[in-house]
Formats: sequence, C-alpha cells, structure tokens
Amino acid sequence: MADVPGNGVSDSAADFSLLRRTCEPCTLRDFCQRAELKFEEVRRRGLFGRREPVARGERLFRPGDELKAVYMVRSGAFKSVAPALDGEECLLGFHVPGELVGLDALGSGRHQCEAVALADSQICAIPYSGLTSLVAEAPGLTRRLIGVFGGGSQDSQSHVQMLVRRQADERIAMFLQEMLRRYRRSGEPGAQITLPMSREDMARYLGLALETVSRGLSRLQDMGIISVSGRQLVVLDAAALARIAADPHGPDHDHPQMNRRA
Amino acid sequence: MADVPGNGVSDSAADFSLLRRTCEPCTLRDFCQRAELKFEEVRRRGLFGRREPVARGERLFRPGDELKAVYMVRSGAFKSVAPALDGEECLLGFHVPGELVGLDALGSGRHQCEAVALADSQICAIPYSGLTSLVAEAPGLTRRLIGVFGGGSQDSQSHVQMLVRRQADERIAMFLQEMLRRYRRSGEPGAQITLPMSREDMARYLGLALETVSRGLSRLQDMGIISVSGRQLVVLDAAALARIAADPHGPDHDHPQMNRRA
DNA sequence: CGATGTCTTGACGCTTCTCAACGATCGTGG
DNA sequence: CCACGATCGTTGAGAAGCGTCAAGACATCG
Repeated sequence: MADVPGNGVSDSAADFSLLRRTCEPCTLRDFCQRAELKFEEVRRRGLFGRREPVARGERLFRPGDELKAVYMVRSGAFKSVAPALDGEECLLGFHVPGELVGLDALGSGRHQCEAVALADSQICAIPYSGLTSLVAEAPGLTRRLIGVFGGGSQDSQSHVQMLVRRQADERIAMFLQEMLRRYRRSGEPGAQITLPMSREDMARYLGLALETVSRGLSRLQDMGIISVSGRQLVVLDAAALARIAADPHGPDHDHPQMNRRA
Repeated sequence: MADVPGNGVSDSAADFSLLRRTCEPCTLRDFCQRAELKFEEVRRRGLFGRREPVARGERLFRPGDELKAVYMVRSGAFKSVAPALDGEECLLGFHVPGELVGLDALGSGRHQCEAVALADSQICAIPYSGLTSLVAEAPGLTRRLIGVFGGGSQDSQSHVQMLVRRQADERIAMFLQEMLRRYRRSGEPGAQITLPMSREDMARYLGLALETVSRGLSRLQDMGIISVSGRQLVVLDAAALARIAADPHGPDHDHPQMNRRA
C-alpha cells in the first residue's frame, strides 16, 4: 500500500484516507484494497509502505541484481535501460507515477536491466517475498497478481508496435500520445505535461537519432499540432496527432487546423 | 504435462516415460515434475494433457477472445500477430516446440493478438483456471508460475533490442542466432534448422521490408557465413554470425573466415 | 563570466523502402 | 505428362527517409 512513516503506528483511519488519495493511480490498488482487511498484518511485515526518496540519477537496481522488490513510482519518473551487447545501451521503457518498476526480473529472478531515476522521485518498495507469501495466503489474488505482472509484457509489445515499420513522425506522435495517456491515468489533468526524459532518451526509446526526434517535434510544432519548449509539451490538436500516429502518409498533414480560417 | 489420449486411463508408468521424453524442452517442465506427485488428480482435472492437432493456418485464438488456456507447442510452430491500428498487422513473436503461446492475455484476461499455426502442429492446451487453482493448492509453485509468465516480457524485450537502432544485417544475424538457439533448446541438434516462417513474416518481425531480408540472407550466404535455400538454413560460421549480430560496422566483414590464413 | 549540458538546425551520404521484373517451387487440372 | 496458375523468393534500379557530421542557440551552474 503506502506511506507508513517510520515513526510508529498511530492513526490507521487517517493513514487510509491518505493512502486512498496517493495510491489512486497505483497499478497494485486492487491488491491494496483486498489487503486492507488485514492491514495491520500487512504493515507488520513491511509488505507495502516503505516509502523512499530517490535522487535523480540514482539506480534502483542494476543488471544481474537479485530480484528483491518491485517498485511503485509515487512521484518523479524512471527509465529502464538494458546494457546492449555492443556497449550501446537500449532504452526499454519509462515509468511514470502509478506504474511499476522492476518487472523485468520476474522471469529469471535477476534484473536484466537497470532502473534510473529521471528526476528526484519517491517510490514504494514492495518486497517480492512478501508479495508471493501474501498470495499464498490469499489465493484469490493469484490471478490479479499474474495480471499485473503480465502488464509488463503488454508494455513491451506496444513498444514493439511503435518501432516496427513506422517512420519517425509516426513514432514520435505515438509516443506523445502514450505519454499523455499515461500521465492522465496518473491524475495529470489536461493536454499539457512535462516530459521527464531528454531528447536522447526519447530517441533511444524510439530507435531514432536524437536529431530526428528534435526535427520531428519541431515539425509537429510548425504544423500547429503541439507546442514544445524544452520538456514542456502542450497538445493543441489531439485529433491531428492521432491521425499522424495512425498514418503519416495519409491525406494532408499540412497545418490541418492552422488554415481553419483559410 | 502431456499426452493423455482420450481413450481411457491405463498405464500410468508408460505414460510418464513418454511424457518425460516429449516434454523435455517444455517451459512448464518444473511444473509437471512437481505435479507428478498427484498425477491422477491433475489428469482428472484435465489440467495438462489435452493434446490437440492444429492445421497450418488455423488460429488458437483471436484478438478479444477471453483467456481460457495457454498453449505449449509440441511440434510445428506458431506466430503471434497483433492487428495494428492502421490495418497493417504487426508480428510480435514466433513460438517453436517447448514454448508457450497465449501469454499476451495474462494482463487483461483477453487476448491482444492472434496465434496462427505456421505449419501443421500439435499443442498442449493448458486451462488457465486449472493452472491458477493448482497454484492455490501448492503455493510453492507461485514463483515458478510467475517466472514462466514473466518470460513473455523477456521475449518482447529482446525483440525490442533487435529493432532499436540496428541495421538490417545486424537484425537478421541476431534473428538467425536466436532461432538457432531456440531450436537447440527444443532438442534440435546442430547448426541446421528449417525456418518455419516466410520471408514476409521474418520481415515484419524484424521491422524490415521483405526484400531487405532476402538481400540480407543472400549477403550472409555470399560471405560464406550461412547457407540458405528457401527455408533450409545452415550456419557455417557461428562466430562470424555473432560478430555481425554484435556490430556490423566493425572490422572486416568481408569473408572473415575465407581469408583466415591471410 | 566561461563552461558544460541540452536542444535545434543545416548539409550530405548511405541504408533501406518502393516499385518492378524475373525465377523457383508446388499443386491442380486438362 | 505437361501446362498452368499461384505462392514464394530473388534481384535490380531509383527515390527518399534518416543517420551522421557539424555548427550554433539556449539555459544552467560553478
């Protein structure tokens, strides 16, 4: 669950109220709701609740590390980076508030990639042993847990779909759409977000050169579809963005809404 | 486990002997070994053992289908295909004997893609409900199950690494290496396999045009690294193949082993 | 204020896609 | 038995998208 300050255990009711708010977007929320029934037990084990600050650039784990916990992002953002064979690193994913980090280790029991904080962040560390033993006592959670863990493979598959046979503008548009959707899911309101990653990270995630990403963003801006200033992003015409994400060769992408008065 | 013919239940010992051989490469083998202890129970539930033939071109499931079972490939091969947004389909993976099909549905409970038989095949259909209820009774299997299911995300991630910022020859070399490794794992002996998929499927999996794949294979053959004739593949120089997979721009790729005395 | 990191923009060349024709293989039917 | 079409694979030529190299703009920080 969340947010059990080190300082003793006092007002459970107040705790819950806080938890409900802060954990709203959490992927493990279902878990928490069911676990509430025996909250004291859960807390005693330290199952959920080890809230920890992580400074920008810090790593939660490195390749080869044993799987000890999975992490829920409470604030900030992380990237998962795999050391590629030829030295060049491969960016496998981003993790925004409400999402889980560390699922890559579930197969082998050891982490395949490293998780780096893109900004000062806060996490919940969820001990793997506690998670599995909780399941052992409440088998009804088995499917739910498998479901949550299976989500990791969903993410990778949608990543693949971004990469395969799509050209630069298409990938970039898809990426912006996805980031917007994910931030919305975590409670961010409108069509405006602050991208947590550098152009270089975006490029490596999208399988493009950094310059190509920069050019693509500029082009989208020239078309009046988005407004970018550094990492500040505003989507002005979500429909046009979706159109480019779906098919960049389609009918006119020349300033669809700039000539709405023309 | 496997191979419980519909015709009654007779010689358990003989069954096991057969099972051991045929299930050798199966990803769920650990499961079977532990489940053996109560084989009759497992069999009674039909948990493992629904061996079924599948004709080339048939589908095990379609996008949107409810997750009812996962499938272990016993012979033949399958591909997982996701219907992309713009009509063009996206090839997410291949499945050779010993591997599981259908893990894409674990997250949502519904299949995201379809599984198509690339050749006449045989499978074990493993009911999902039976799997989870078995775990409920033997919590020790929880981690193992999660591990197996987590493997699906591993596959996607290595797929991503094939696609990101690698050029055609590099991707093709990596792909051949991987297919060889996977067939070896399933018991195929040497450096010679029959590729189960068409050039077009390879191309869509690798994010390339089919002509590029064909050209790449020809180039590798001209270099004396492989020998391809249709879907028959022989790897003549595994070291050179690995070198290209790791770095195609590296030192001489001109017939590295033809001038090994130079 | 210079130094550093990050982002943008330009020019050029190469890889790969597209379009196209051709060859091989296989199953079908006359 | 051979002709035929269909499917699949190979090869070529041209165009274009994108990577690479390079220079410059902008912001942050010591």
